[in-house]
Amino acid sequence: MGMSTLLRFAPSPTGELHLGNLRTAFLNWLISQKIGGKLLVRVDDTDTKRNLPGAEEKIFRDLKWLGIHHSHIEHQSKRGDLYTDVIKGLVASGSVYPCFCSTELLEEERQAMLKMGKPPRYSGRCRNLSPEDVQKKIAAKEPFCYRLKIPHDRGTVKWDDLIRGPQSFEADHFGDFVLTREDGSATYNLASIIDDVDMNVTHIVRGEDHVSNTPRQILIAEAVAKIPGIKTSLTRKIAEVRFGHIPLLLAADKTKLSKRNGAKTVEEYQKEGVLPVSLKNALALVSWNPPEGKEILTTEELIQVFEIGKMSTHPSVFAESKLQWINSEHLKRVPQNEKVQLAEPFLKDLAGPIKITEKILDLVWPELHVLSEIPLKLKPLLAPEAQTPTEFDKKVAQAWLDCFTADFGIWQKDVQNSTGAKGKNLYFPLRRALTGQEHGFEMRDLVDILGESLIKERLKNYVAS
RNA sequence: GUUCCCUUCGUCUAGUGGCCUAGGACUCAUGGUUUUCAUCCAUGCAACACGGGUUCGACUCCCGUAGGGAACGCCA
Repeated sequence: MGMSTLLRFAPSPTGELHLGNLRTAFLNWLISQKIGGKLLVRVDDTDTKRNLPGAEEKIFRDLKWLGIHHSHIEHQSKRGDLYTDVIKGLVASGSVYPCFCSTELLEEERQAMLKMGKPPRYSGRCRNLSPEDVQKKIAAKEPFCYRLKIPHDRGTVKWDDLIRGPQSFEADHFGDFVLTREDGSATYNLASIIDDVDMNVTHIVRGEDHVSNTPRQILIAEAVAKIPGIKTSLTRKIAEVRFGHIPLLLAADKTKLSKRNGAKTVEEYQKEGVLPVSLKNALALVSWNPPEGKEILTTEELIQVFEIGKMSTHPSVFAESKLQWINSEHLKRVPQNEKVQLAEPFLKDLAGPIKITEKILDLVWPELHVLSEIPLKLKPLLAPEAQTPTEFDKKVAQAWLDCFTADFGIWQKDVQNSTGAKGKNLYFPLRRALTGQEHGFEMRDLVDILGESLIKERLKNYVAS
């Protein structure tokens, strides 16, 4: 019986989740849902110096808000023993060798090769050290790391990428790369692939910056699988693992999305009033487009129609304006009975003589792009800005006061008759009197919302100003 | 520098040799609806990076050029 499908998202707790990482997480989740698999979140926290306190909690909070659920969590920091075992095995089976080259020497070598127009890869200097020399250096307590001994006859490393199709790299294009740090701990490539294999991950979907890590990791996995007596989970065939590399997400200036070029955090989107469903929808629409041009999709629909194989392979720009539109469309589809609850967090700072009812929300709802626009649109209703009306404006306001009635058909005609104002000349002064703005709510609705006493009060203030 | 990858309207994309005088969506502009604004509706602007091949025919295949990206870390 085949293994069950497992995808993974492997964030480092070094900062907040940005859109790029988020998309990787979401796509992994989406695919796991689509093919009936599970999603593992593996926290890559081996570099303790770079770990940020609280970052992990924040990541999980963001994932939860978006509805990206995981089946379990692992921490690389708790798996050091396994890595150590594997390293011992690799040493014993002769797949790695100690390298005593200093950072300075390595850097010198790199520069020299660069100057010669060659790729700056490790020369393999320590690969051919005699056992005696190695013993001597170790006895002298010279610091060293372990490098993978890439088989010279390995040839081409290949895999069929979920997104980019067949990929191939010549094994000897890589220098023997480092697997352990001076302190003996595992580097990223080693820890990452050991975990993926050991945890039975079946689909490794990650950013395209990992493309050239993939052949390295395949090489590592092959060496690990050959260790005599290694635990069986690590002998799993790397060829059965599927890799997929997601194209980069760019900011409007076509550079990699980062704080510098205005990348927003998940929390910022939440505060702005972007719905999770919209963010997911927008994220899916980058590098991929839905069949039949139907772009507004619920998460359920996304699961149905999304195909990772149909993603484009070039980096693409994430457009805020499209997200805004997508969100406005999802907002329009929000069921009536959920509106109040959704709006609630955005009504906090809104104090005034009127209670914000569902009916008032309905008035502004169709024109919203994000929920944070609600207070902006409602503010004039609660606390209109002071006005400097012209004499004519005052005359119009006074006319309504004189013959006050809330009946639109009647007052509108009366005011018009006594002042001669109609159209904009009639409505603009009055709307300014009631809301401080020329545009916005229809007078009919305003009268309804504000009520007689508030209208009279504002008209009087207006005339007196 | 080397290796690998990428290149269709401003943006996201459709397009797998004739259906393409290149389609859709967002943005923008104009008009209509609305007492205003917004919504909504309609219309419009706008692209195959460049140069060579191959072919009866190329956005689509091949080669080159240019531009962009990633990798080449005892970071992940």
